[in-house]
Amino acid sequence: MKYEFLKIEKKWQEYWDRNRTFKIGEDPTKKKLYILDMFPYPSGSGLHVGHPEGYTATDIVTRYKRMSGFNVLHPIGWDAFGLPAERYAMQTNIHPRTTTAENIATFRRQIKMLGLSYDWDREVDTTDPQYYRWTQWIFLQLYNSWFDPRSKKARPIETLREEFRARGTSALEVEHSFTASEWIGKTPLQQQAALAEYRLAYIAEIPVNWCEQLGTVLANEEVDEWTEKGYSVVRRPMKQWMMRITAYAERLLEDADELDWPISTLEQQRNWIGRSEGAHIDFPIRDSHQHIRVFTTRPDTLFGATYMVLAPEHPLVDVLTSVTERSHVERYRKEAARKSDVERGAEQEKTGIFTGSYAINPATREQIPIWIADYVLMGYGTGAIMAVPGHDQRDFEFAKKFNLPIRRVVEAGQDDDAAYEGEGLGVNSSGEEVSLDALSTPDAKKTIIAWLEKKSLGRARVQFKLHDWLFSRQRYWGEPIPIIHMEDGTLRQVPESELPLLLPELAKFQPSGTTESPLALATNWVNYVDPADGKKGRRETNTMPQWAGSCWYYLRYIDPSNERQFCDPAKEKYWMPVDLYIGGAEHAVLHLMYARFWHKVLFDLGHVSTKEPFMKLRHQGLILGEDSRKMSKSRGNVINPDTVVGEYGADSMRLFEMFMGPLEEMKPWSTRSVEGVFRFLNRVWRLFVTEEETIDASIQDIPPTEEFEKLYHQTVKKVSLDIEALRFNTAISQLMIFTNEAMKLEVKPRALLRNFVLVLSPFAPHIAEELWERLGNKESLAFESWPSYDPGKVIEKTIEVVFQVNGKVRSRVEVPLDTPEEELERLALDDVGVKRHIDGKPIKRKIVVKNKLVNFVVGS
RNA sequence: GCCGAAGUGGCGGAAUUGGCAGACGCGCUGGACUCAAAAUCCAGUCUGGCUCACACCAGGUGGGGGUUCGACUCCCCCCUUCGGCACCA
Repeated sequence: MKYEFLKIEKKWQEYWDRNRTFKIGEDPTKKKLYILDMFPYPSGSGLHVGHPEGYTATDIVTRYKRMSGFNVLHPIGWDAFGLPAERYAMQTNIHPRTTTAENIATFRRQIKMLGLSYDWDREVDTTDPQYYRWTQWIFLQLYNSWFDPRSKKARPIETLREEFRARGTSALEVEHSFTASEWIGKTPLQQQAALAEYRLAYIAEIPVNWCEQLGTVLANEEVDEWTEKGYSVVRRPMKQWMMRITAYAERLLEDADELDWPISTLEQQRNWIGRSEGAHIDFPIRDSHQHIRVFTTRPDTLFGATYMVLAPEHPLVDVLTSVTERSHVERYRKEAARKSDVERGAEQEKTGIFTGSYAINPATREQIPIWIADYVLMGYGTGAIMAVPGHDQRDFEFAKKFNLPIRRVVEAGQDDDAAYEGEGLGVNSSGEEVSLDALSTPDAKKTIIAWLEKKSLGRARVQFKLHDWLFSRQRYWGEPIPIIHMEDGTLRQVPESELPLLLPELAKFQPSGTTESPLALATNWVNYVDPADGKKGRRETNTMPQWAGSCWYYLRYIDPSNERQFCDPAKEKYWMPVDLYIGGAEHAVLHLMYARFWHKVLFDLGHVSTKEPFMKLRHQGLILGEDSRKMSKSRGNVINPDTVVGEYGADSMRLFEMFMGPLEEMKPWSTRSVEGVFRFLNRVWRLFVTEEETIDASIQDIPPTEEFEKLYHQTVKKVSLDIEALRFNTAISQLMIFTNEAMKLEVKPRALLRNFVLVLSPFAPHIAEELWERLGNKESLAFESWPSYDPGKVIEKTIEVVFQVNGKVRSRVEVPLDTPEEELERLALDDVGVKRHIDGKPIKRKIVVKNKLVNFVVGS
């Protein structure tokens, strides 16, 4: 009988479904493992070959660990909100819900076709109101929390309100301080504005990335993706919901050290957070009581600050611009505003313009001119810098172009054409009150900061590149934000008991025509009247970004149908954290940082028990087309999983994707190689099953030969260790070696071949189940125990030792394991090949390594 | 420009507390089976030299240098590819 993969695979997929084979629950007697895939966005084009790579990897580990006695949580779901369904709706007026359901059905069919052992009773869908009800609930948790810098934790906003009532801002270091009585004197709107400065979710009017074609704003993290696709993004000030992720910058950075994640991913997160240590320094403005605050990482170069530069958007520019310069400055600001950040960055030449005003360098007491230039960004630090052209290349270029003075204040080699940005001893840095001369850079930093702090002119400061997360989108197909804007300007939240706040039905899907989302068109939904007091309001029309649903889905899997809580605490405690998480590297700073942030907030508020969600993370490498180029429709090199499974079967597909090479590496598809693993499975089939559909008569209850038994134990060992280390390619290679040897045997020991089926099963579960059944077993092998290996039987009895002369292999001999060194040496000296190369020359040195080699170093 | 990862046969890749380079698979070559083909099985396959052949010799893991009895593995410099960041003060 031929290996009829289609029949076999269908049979076992139905069996697993019917028997709910992979359904699991909490079991305190077993050790738990949580093995997670990044859930897919169910696009209209269906699964591509990249999906099964990660999914198969986790499935192999899951099946292996399950058989090794672990209680393994391995779920799947759908990240189903997103723009494509909404755009399709605008063209066809077909509700995104319908499109999404169809796409999910396709994905589900395709994933089931691969024989992945998910617990399908835990499937989640971010667009399901019973799911997004809790996304909205978590949003309200964030809205109703603030970050207490003293404990570095999120706390309920009520605690802040109490603190303000009791002692104002006296115990907090804040910009807008007030006393308790001032707080009490504030109007509700003023109080609301004050609290907004602390909430973890808040509304702010800031310059955002607006994309006209998409009709929505984008997060900083998303801009690149869309501009690459040819969309244009402009900065414009808009009122938007923000998430105060910056409050967690330090913890996101620190806790990353404990994660078993790819170095490059951790590095990307570190870069994105962008921590730098330095100081704030206030420069008094001449003829004014105001000052300009700058951030610098090199306060030690303060004596070299010969001018200042403000970002064109800096709020002080208006005040500083002198009458004579006003027209120039205005023109420059307009030009800068027109350019995008990318355009600004692309410019070779520095541009800028003098404001007509001067500041005082607090160290030298000199007057220094204040300029504006677009190489200073409003979005980082204070939007103003002290320019030290002697020790900053950008300032140097600017100073050269505009003939501004350059003063060297750090000792360096002679190079007049560039700034010296390294460290060194201070020079030209003596003032009346403080001197940095002859101090090393770190000492100079300490000294100057101490002086600045004493004089109240500045203080040490840690600055982050990370910005708060722009959280609202002008879209229909997303989670509604459960907030109501009342007519009097106050914000109300939709009570928890009224969640989920459902998306309204629309007669026609179309853009709102304004900067609002299409939700604005649902008049009945938008307009709100409080049933109790009759006050009127308007619902928030923005929706949440796609990242919202994926920020916490791993928690919902734990308790997917709980109607009272997002997740039962006892279950959460049992399953969390995620032990292994596999998904694409493209989420390194988006999903993976947002999810960590939300998780930390939930942790602070006592809703989850771990400070990090994902302990071990790996990325699957990109699968390229057969031509080693990225798969794309336009190149015509796209491989469709349906076709592959149809021609060779799911087991071959799984095996091939794992055999191609290391999981994390980028690698090209090869249909020839799929045939290779397909041949292997055919060989496995023929190893067990005859043409007449019986179990091969050569499989008998006999003891194995010593040689074959050793190979068996080696195989079990290698496959076990390789799965643990996610080295699936070498595990499969060992399975092939075992099969090739077994084929050669005239009689085959049944016990060992039986266990081989178990060892094969995580990789090729369908054929394994079929063989298992044909070997006379009644139950699925999914919960059979994983074969153990005997370390004593893995070891070779004899071993090949090489004899070298001057480091070159001249002979090899087979000797018993652990042959003593003296014996090896004697054998080597007797060896013909060795003798020939020693050729009577004196032996200067002997190196003998047991079980490895003998090396003679001889004179010439 | 800066940060990170990686360069091994015709191809995908194996082998690192420094100790036989090329496991396994693909492809290719030859053979068996067959009327023939497919499928399957067996043998060979890093390069060069020498040889009827076996054997033997030399070279070989992006390039150059170094450490070492011995380097794909460790150190320094350079080149290439991929990923990320990119006026972040």
